[in-house]
Amino acid sequence: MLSTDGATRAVCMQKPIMAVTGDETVATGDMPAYQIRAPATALPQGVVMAASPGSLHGPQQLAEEATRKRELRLMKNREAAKECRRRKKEYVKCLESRVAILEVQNKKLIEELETLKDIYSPKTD
DNA sequence: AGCTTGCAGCGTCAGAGCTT
DNA sequence: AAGCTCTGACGCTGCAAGCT
Repeated sequence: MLSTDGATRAVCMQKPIMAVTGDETVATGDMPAYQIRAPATALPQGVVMAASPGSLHGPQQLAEEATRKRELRLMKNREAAKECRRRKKEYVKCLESRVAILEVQNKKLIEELETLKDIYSPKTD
């Protein structure tokens, strides 16, 4: 008899999706299924925190500060995009293997149905 | 060899949603 | 409200395969 294969229970990060932010865990209903927020990442190496606003003086420093902020944002976004793509690939792989498993299961069920039909259908001779 | 096409990966921007 | 994170969309680049 067919049993529910353990592997078919594998889900690709389906709901409830939990977003982990720092040490808190929050339910998020409308997040893409593959998205599990990682804990806040440390600053990439080589990134120096900007000076506090109080230490800024002329327009030169303000411009430098703006540039620094932009570069930091771009760098963080670059990393975030990489991580996002990695997760998405993982999610798609997971879905693909689930499809493969379900196709096999479906085929077995169809075969079983045919067998049962043969057994229980009234004979006409 | 040179050209074309399809694919994968990357960086950036914009916008939505979440956090502080 | 401001700042942050995540992700879809877009354009660019490099590579491999197929074609002429």
